[in-house]
Order: sequence, then structure tokens, then C-alpha cells
Amino acid sequence: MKPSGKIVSRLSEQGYRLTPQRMMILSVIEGGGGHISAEEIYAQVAAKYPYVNISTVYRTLELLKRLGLVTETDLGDGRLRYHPAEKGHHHHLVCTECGVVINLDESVLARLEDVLLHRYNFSADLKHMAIFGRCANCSE
Amino acid sequence: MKPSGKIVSRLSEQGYRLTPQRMMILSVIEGGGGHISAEEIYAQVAAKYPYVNISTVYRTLELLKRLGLVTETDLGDGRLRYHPAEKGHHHHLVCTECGVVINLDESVLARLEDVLLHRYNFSADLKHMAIFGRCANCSE
DNA sequence: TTTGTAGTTGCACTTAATTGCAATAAAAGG
DNA sequence: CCTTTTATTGCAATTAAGTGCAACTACAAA
Repeated sequence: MKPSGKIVSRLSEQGYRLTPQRMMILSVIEGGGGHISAEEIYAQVAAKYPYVNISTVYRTLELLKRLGLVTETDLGDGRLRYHPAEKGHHHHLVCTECGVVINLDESVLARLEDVLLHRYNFSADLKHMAIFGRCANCSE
Repeated sequence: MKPSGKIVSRLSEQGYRLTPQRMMILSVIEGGGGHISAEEIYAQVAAKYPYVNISTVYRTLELLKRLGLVTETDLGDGRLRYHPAEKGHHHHLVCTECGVVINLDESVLARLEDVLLHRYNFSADLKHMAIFGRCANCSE
């Protein structure tokens, strides 16, 4: 699995270097099923290419996040999850009682994003949110 | 400063013990201006009463959060912030570019909470949210 | 007031994430 | 192909937060 040319050229255009570490990290992020953690990325990369450090993974994720190429979301399991933007946006409802995760269409937050933009001139990043609460079962 | 009888009796009623550590932690949370971090609470408590451990602070906060007595919010500065529920709910817009924090009335998320409840039977905890994005100035 | 017990705490350790800094290497230009 | 510049990495250390477990203690009951 190779990283998509889209992300690679985006990095290149902006003056970021295409190191082997970044390439490996990118292909893992794009190759998997999404919602992957930094440690999981590290483990998968290190299995094939030992010359990577966990801090490089974190720094690469920080970069990709800043460029809007991946989203970072806390799904309540103690580690941040990363999801490639190209796989499409959505949100999650996370039950703090039983842990169930319900997927939500992106459109659910569209109106809020709109209100924040027009009323506060604030360009909210609502690409991949996790909303905590209690699911139907756990509400009693 | 003493902790409010309301919180104390709530803890007591539910079978939780009123230890001196908890009392000190509570009074610091209620006494300050809100949005305090665990380390700040610890420092303030330890100054007056050395017999406290930072892990007790974390565990007390976890308890208060679970009971809905304090809210826990990531305002983007690398530490979670705690706010007593009794001081009233509100939200924040946090600019990831310049760090400015804009306060938002609770009502801004009321509609979303409603939609999630009726459409998904999900009782969302939208008491004290931080929404990240770019403020008017930083949007260019 | 004493006792029993289950909730709490302190301590040491672990984990996820971040950071300073010297060494390294990508990539543009000669 | 070699040199230069500067982005990037690895390493070690740090920080915020969470946890297992034995010792302790709040508080209800005797």
C-alpha cells in the first residue's frame, strides 16, 4: 500500500519533506479502516520499517491534523483516534455508561457550524466530533 | 471558604465519605473563578493542607464529574479544566490559531441537544463544551 | 465509645502525549 | 554529482492523567 498522491503532493507543495517515515505513516493511516491510534500506527509501521520513532508518529499526526488531512478525535477510550479526511467526515455519539459508539452523519452539525460562522464569525472545525452522553439503553 | 452544603449533602446522601481531602478540594473548586486544572487544585489544597495526593485530586474530580457536579473541558492548553456545575453552564469557542477563547451561552447547543435526544434517543452531555476552530481575525 | 466494613487515600508505577536538542537527511541549486 | 540549507528525526526526559494495591479511616451499628 502506497500513500495517496493527493496527500503526498499536498505536503510537497507546502514545502514539507517526503521522508520514508512519513510515507510509511501515511500508508498505514490510509490503508486501515480509519479511527486508528498513534500507538497502532507506530506498531504497524515499525513492523515493516524499524527506523521510526513514536515521537515522529506524533509529530506527523500533528502536521497532518494542522493541514486538515486527518482528524483527531477522542472517542473516550484513553487515546486519540486519527481518521483520514479523504475517507469522509462524520461524527460519533459515545455512551459514557456502556461505551457504545453511534455514528452520525456530518449533516447533523451543519446547522451549528452555520450559526457559529454567521453569529460569531467563528469558523468551527466540526469535521469529526465525539459527543458524550447516555444512549437510549443506559438512559434507564 | 467552606464547600457548599449542597454538594456535600449530595455526596453524603449517595454514600460517599466526606474526607478532609475532599472537603479541601471542593472548597478550592467552588472558591476560585472556575476553569481550574487538577494541578492548580492540588497546589492550592497542598498549600493549606499537606496531606493530599495528586491522585486523590484526580479521583475526586472523576467522582464529581460522574455525579454531574463539575464539568470537565479541554480548552486546548494541554490540561483539562474543571468547572463547578453550580456556577452555571456555558460553552467556549477556542481559536487554534491565536488561542483566544470566546464564551458562548448555553442556549447555542440547546437545539442540537434536542435533535440528538429525539432523533437518536441519546441524552447528550452538552453542559460545557469547547469547540475548536478559527476566530474572525485568524480566518484572515 | 468501640467495632466492623467498605469507601478512600497514598505511593509507586504506568500510559499517552509532548518537547528540547543535537544529529541527520531531503531536496533545491550550482 | 556535490554542496548547502533547513526541515525532520531519534533520543531522552517531561508532563498530565490514570491505576493496582495495601494501609487507612469515615461513619453506621452495636
